[in-house]
Amino acid sequence: MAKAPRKAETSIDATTADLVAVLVAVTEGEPKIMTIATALPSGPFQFGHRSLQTGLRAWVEAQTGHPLGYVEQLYTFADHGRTGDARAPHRISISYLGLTREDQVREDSQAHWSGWYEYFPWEDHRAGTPPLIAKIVAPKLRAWAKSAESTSVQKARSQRAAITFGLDDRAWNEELVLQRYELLYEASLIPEAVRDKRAGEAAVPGRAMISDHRRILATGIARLRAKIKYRPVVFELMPAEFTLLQLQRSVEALAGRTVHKQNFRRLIEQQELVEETGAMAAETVGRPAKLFRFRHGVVAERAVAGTKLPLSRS
Amino acid sequence: MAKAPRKAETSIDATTADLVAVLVAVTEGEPKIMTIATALPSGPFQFGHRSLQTGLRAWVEAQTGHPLGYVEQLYTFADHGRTGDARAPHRISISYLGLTREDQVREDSQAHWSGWYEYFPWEDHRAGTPPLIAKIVAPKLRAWAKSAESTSVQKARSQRAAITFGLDDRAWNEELVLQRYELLYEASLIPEAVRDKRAGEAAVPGRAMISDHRRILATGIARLRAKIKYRPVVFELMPAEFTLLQLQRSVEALAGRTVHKQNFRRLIEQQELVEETGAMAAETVGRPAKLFRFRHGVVAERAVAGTKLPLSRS
DNA sequence: TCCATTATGCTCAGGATAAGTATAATACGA
DNA sequence: TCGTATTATACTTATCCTGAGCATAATGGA
Repeated sequence: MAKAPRKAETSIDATTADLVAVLVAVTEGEPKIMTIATALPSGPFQFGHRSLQTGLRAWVEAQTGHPLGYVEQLYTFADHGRTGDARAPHRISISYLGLTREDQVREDSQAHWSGWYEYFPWEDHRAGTPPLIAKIVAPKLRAWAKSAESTSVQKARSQRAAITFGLDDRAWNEELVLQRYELLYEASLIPEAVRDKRAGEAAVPGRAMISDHRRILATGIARLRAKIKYRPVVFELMPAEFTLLQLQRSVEALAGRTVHKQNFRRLIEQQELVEETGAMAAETVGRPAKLFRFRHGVVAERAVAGTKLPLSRS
Repeated sequence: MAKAPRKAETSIDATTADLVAVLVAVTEGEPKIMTIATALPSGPFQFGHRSLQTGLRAWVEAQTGHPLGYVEQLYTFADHGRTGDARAPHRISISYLGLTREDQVREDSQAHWSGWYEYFPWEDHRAGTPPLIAKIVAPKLRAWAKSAESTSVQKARSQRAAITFGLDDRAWNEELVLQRYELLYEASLIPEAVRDKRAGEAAVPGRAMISDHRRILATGIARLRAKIKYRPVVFELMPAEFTLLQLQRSVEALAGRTVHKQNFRRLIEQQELVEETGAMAAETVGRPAKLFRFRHGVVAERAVAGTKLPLSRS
């Protein structure tokens, strides 16, 4: 490695690295995340940990009693501006996305599953655009845009608001979860922004979290919403056997919007990701559905080929 | 944050975090990366740095004299197994992808641009599949697959080799850069694997790098190859004015494969990402081409909508 | 003048996609 | 027992996207 001028006089450049998990499950058509009070499962990366992932697994299992299955890295954040002191050692958060099922949870821990739309009420468009966007978010963002001094900044702000929240007849893009959160933060419309010593009134509903955990959660949701469209990751969240409608409901729960039923089936079937078990679903209203299971053998191929998701236009 | 059992007795869980940059440019149809001897530009994250990105920018500018433009985070690695001692403090590498142009480089630094295919000769398929895949890579991987004890592992290995390298009449997937590197590492066919105390002979050509920098480079190439298909990032690598063929050659250089010319133009034009400057290219063979410039105004919209790339089947 | 070379316009077939129509199978209440 | 609500599943249709190829235009040089 090449030498370079040192930026600080300090000789030890030690930082503390936290491992943070966004642990997701879908139960009865509702997406859930694992929380401990107002925090995500997390803990420091320690000497004893052989790797980042094993460290994360150790912490999550200790705190929630839940063994981690599928895991992928999300993003690494440094806390900027939280502590005003530039001399204080840095704290880094390395975040991960984990996918499981809600069962097999140890009940004696402080860990709980909670619906992720409690933290992001504006993200659930399954029953149409939620009213709070037109009633609260849009007007507040318009006011924020107007409050800029120069006309060009005003324009840029309102364009940004319109794009991220699908205002002015623009299409809603469900993947922009993080952009929407950051916009609300910058506009000081959520508790985290007020807490971090910005002016404002936290006008937009939705549960806040400790430090930057809600930002990390937004990152995880955005990643998952993007990924279900080209990788068969939904199956990590499904039980061993399921009907096609249950699969569809899970996808819709994650994407926060509805899907064309017939086309969804066609897509799933032509991908050859599932096979019939031969059994039928019991205890249903209406005509009983065939049960399917995931074809694990195809994953190796499909992990490469890609999977898509047909979102409705309306 | 919830309490949890400590995994180690040590009370200080300090780690050292390195910032590593994969800095990319494309000059005359060749993709280049910034190197300092056999390393990527890098340096420790220090107290004085306000954020990870500013720290990275400081290091890269100090080491290369090159100001960083577009930057995005890639991945965070921890060195596992390099030092066998589990007690030694961890070293974390937070890697970034940066895009620029080769000009405006300070020439007195030790930093140099080098072609990225020198590090990954098997990744350049612009003139068809490179011969070294059939001559060296494929046979060595087959031998590695056969060397497994159980039949099931043998099958899994050869299937993995076939998928990642497009063997047995499978299609080449240019995005699997990291998977290919990791496969060669596991099969002990490259110098890094031999160095890290595995058996083997490093039979596959290609320049190695310090520590895990070549793995980081593979991560960066893979990310860039995926991203040019749905975000207009190519323009960060182009001069202010360019012909459509120059743009195409840059895309091909990055993707490592050719593109259908007419369809490429159709796609670019219908996306409305560029506009004519009115001038024509000078000093050409054949019919002179129109010069185009990137429409910066569209980025805000397009950053959302997505861009695609028409790869040829052949 | 002919040819090599690059630019650019246009067509066409096949496949994917969104959306709608129609029919089948079940439970339940009047 | 007969509708009716509800869900499952099979087809149809129109449109758009994509890969691929053909044709023509403009330039310089032999």
